[in-house]
Amino acid sequence: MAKSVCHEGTCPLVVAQNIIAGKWKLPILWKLSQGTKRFHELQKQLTEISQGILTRQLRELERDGLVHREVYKEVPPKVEYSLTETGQSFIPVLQAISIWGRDYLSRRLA
Amino acid sequence: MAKSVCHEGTCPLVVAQNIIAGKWKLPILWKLSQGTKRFHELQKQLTEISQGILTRQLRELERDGLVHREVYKEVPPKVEYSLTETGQSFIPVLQAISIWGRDYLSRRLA
DNA sequence: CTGAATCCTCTTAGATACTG
DNA sequence: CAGTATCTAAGAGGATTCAG
Repeated sequence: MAKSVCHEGTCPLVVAQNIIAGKWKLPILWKLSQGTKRFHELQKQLTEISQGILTRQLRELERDGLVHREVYKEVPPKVEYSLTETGQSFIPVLQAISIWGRDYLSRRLA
Repeated sequence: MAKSVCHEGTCPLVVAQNIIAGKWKLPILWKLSQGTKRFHELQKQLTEISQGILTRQLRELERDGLVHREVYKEVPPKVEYSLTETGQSFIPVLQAISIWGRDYLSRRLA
């Protein structure tokens, strides 16, 4: 691992980055790590995200296997989003990033 | 931390993401975690990056305090890049991302 | 309620040519 | 060697409108 070359398409670093690249991917995963949520619930909590973008980023996370989308055939529609097992496995990384960000902020202010 | 709201400008998750958002940021930090490198050395190892982009992303990492730029006033010019203390503190996160990416790949292939 | 379809804007990457 | 300057193309975010 120490000598992995990052210009390959299979570089783990690049693979991971492509998945979390979207502006709202990390916050979405963070919210879902707190439990299953409906579409509108997510949108409320990510106050500044627009509907279209939320839809797209959720679809991408679903395609990448981190998020599960459960559709209830009702009227009005009800859709619930949750983390898959793969999505759950990302939580420690999420925490590592968050902790580093917090340290970074306090460092910058010092 | 558990109830942090990610729409704030001071959300650690968002702060961290803004820093590592560039396409080549992670690979650059990875290479520099292996030791001090000169500009051309980095460019060789990140085989597909163009000169202009490498310059810009290095400048951004420098501005964000992760990378140190040491200029030797010689002819021809010699410039060395290395991680600052803040940059070093990011290495564990880099490893966490890399390990997750590796697991993700093997999971997808299984 | 959830989300598809458009359209618009802004940022980024990438390529190329030039410079101290 | 290590940039700077400029241009182009692609993509992502965002706002709005329409639909099941």
